[in-house]
Amino acid sequence: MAGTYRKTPQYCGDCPVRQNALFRPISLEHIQTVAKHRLGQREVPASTHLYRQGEDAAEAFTLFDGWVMLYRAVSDGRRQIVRFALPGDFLRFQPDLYGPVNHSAQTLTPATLCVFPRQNLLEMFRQNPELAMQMAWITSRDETIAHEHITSLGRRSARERIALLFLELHHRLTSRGLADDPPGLALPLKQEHIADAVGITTIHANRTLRSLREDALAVFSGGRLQLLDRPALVELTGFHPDTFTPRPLL
Amino acid sequence: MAGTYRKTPQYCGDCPVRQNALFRPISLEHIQTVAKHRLGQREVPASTHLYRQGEDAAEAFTLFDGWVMLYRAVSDGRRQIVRFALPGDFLRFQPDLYGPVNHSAQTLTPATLCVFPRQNLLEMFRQNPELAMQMAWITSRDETIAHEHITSLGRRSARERIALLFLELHHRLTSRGLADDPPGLALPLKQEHIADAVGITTIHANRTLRSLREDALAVFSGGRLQLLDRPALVELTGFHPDTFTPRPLL
DNA sequence: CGACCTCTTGAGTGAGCTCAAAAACAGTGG
DNA sequence: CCACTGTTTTTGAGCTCACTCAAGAGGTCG
Repeated sequence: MAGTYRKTPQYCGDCPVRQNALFRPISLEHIQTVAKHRLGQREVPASTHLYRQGEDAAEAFTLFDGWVMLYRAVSDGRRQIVRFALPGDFLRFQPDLYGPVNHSAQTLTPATLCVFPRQNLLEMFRQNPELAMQMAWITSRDETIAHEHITSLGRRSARERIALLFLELHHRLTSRGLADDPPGLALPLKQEHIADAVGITTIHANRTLRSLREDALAVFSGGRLQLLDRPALVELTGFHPDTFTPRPLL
Repeated sequence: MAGTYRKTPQYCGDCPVRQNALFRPISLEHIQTVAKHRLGQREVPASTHLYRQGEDAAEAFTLFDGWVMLYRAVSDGRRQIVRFALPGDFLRFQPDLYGPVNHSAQTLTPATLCVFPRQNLLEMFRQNPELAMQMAWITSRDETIAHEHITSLGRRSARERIALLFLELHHRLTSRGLADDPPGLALPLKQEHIADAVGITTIHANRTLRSLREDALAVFSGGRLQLLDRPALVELTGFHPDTFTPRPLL
C-alpha cells in the first residue's frame, strides 16, 4: 500500500468549512451561516457506506478529506461507479432531498466529513442565497464531468477511457493541491474500481493497464499512478482540462 | 414523418415563462423578475445549431417547445449525444458561464426558446435567490439523469440501453403532459440519434430495434414509438421512474 | 427522373467478455 | 518466523456482442 491517502488536511483549521470548495469564495458571514447549520464533523474508516441506494438518507455531506466512490448497482449484481468524490466535493445533493437516494456512497479511504441534516440545508440556502448559487455551480460542474464520462463510455475504447480517467483524476487532484510529491500520484483504487468506473471487466482492465505500461504511457501499481508520457496520453484522449477546471461562477 | 412534434404549447399564455419547469412553483413576483431579464422569445427551425462546442456563447435558454439534442464531438468525428432536451428544460447553464461551451446544441424540430443573456442570468439570481435554488434543483435533476446514462452505457447491453432510453423518454414526456394521443409517442429521432445516444453504431441500432420489434417489446418507426410490452421492458432494464420524477425541492 | 437521405441486410472481424487457474500479496494467529 | 486464508493481480483459451465494409431497398425532394 504505497501512498498516503490521508494527508493531514492543510486547510483544516478551527473551522474546516472555510476552505472547502463549496465555500471557498465566500465571506465570513456565509461561513457563520454554514457553521450554524452543520451537524458537525465525522470521521469514518475506509470501506464505510455513507448511504445506500434506495435509503431515505437524512444527511448531506461535504467531504473534507479522503476519497469516496458513488456507484449504482445494476440488477445482475454488476455495478457502475458514477463519480469519484475528492476532498472538497459535496455528496447527496439531489432533486428530491426528501426522497430515496439514487446511488450508494462508500469510502475508499478513511474520510472526514462535514454533516448537514437535510432540513438545515434548505434553511441554510434560504438564509444565505449565495450558497444556493454555489450549489448550483457545484452541481453544474459535476454534471459537466458526468457528460465527459458519458462521452467516454459511449465513444471511446477501453484504453482511451482509462487514459482519460487517469488524466482527469490527475487534474482534479493537482488543481486542488491534493497531489503528493513522490513520483506519481496516490490513487486509493483497486483495478476493480477502475474497471467499474470505465465500464469494463476487471480482467480487461488488467490487460489494458498492462498495455499502457508496455507502451510506456502510464503505470498504475500498488495504488500509485505515474503518467510516463503525458503528451501522448493527451493526444490519445483529446483531454482538455477546461472541462474540469473549477472557475468561480461570480 | 408521422407525428406532430410541434403541438401548440398549451402552457404558453401571455407570459410563456410562467409554466416552465424552471419557474413552475414560483410566485408572481418571481415571474416578474424573470420577465424583466429575459431577452425575448425566439423561434428557430429544425436542425439549427443553438451553439457549438468551444464557442463563447453569450446566451442561455429555456426551451419552450420542440426537441434539442446536446452532444459532444470526439476527435475521430464520432459524436455522443449527452442529453435530449425537452420542453421545459434549461440549456447552457454551466460552471463557467463566461467560458467556452463544452458541448453543442442542435434542434431536432422547430423550437421556441426563451433567451437570457448570461449577465442577466446572474443578476436575476442575485435579485431572486429562489431562482438560484430552482436552478440548483434543475441541474441536480439533469445530473441524476446523466448518472443513469453512465450506468446504462457502462453496464448494459445495446438492447437494454435502447429499451431504457425509450422508457426514459416516454416517462419524461408523459410526466410533463407532452405525449400525444395516437398509438405510441412521437419521437423526432432518426436511428442515428438513438445510436449516438446509447453509444452504438447506427447499423447495430437498426439490428437491435429489429430484435425489439420481433420480440414484440417496442416498435420505433417513422418517428413514432410504441411500447408494446411495457412490463417486459421494465423487467429488462430495471427502470425505476423515481429517477426521473421531478418533485419540488421546496 | 435522378440525387440524396435513411433504413435494412449480409459477411467477416475484433474488442472485450467468460471461464478457469495460477501467482503475488496482504493479514492473522500460532 | 511461518503456515494459513482471503484478496488482488496476472495470464491463457475460447466465445460473443458489437463493429466494419459493402451493397441494396425505400422514401423524399427538387
